[in-house]
Amino acid sequence: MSILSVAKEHLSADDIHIKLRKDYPGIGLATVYRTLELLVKRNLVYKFDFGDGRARYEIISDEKGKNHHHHLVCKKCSRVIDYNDFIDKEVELLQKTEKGLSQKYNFKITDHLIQFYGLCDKCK
Amino acid sequence: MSILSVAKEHLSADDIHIKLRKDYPGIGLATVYRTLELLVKRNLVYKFDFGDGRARYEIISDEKGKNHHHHLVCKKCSRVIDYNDFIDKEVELLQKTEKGLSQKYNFKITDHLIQFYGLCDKCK
DNA sequence: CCTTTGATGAGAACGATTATCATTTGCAAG
DNA sequence: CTTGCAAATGATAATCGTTCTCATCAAAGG
Ligand SMILES: [Mn+2]
Ligand SMILES: [Mn+2]
Ligand SMILES: [Zn+2]
Ligand SMILES: [Zn+2]
Repeated sequence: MSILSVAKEHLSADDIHIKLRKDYPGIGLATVYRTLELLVKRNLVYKFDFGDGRARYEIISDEKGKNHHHHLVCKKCSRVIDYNDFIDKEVELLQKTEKGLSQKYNFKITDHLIQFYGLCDKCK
Repeated sequence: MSILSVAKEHLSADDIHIKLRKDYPGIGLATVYRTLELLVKRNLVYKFDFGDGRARYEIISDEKGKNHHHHLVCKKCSRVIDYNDFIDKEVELLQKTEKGLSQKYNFKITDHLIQFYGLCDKCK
């Protein structure tokens, strides 16, 4: 099922529905939403909001974070670029920050969202 | 106009509409949306998505970033906590990261979004 | 006054997501 | 091989935040 999510990244529920129908012609959109909700709850899929009014889904392909990455979002053309180049330094700071915040606010941090906004090479 | 946005943070368009009607009884929801859109474009107001299906707005009270902060979002009760304790170190890394990303991807970064998700003290 | 132009409010339209409900499917007991 | 029952599914309606449309209003200037 979720195998088909591997195709391309940042797909909307409708994108996924259309792709799925090629292999499972009778599948309904409601089932797609229900399945995605489950996958998100089980931490198998990320659900993102890039500001265009529809949720985007991205598979989590490993359990150890190798696949983990952040996003550059173009404000003009809405293009989304994945990056994980600076994760090394980021991770270090993130861990410190998460630890500090957890203590100060007595908050159990399980996840984070980091996105940079601006203009991509084609738009600036 | 935007003076009234100072009231409390993380208000939805509807929240703002209700508050505004106390002083301007005839104001319409469309005008609220239109005004917010303008304020966001002019970088006077931030527009956030905390995952509850409605946009939240927050005034930017200064121009030099003193007011800038990030968010902790409780996945259970949807409470949002502002923090700026670790902003100093974050900003340092952010600048490095932004510089590196700008060069590598030829991407002009203008803004960023950082949110930590988890469970607040009351929910964990 | 009169005309023009931009702002406004009421309500319709829109679109993504969610809820409902009848039907189908899977599966195990009889 | 039936029967029964619970879970899954698909069609469709409902929901709800946001945007669009358009008639009306207000201000400005002549
Ligand atoms: Mn991605
Ligand atoms: Mn805030
Ligand atoms: Zn672009
Ligand atoms: Zn909470």
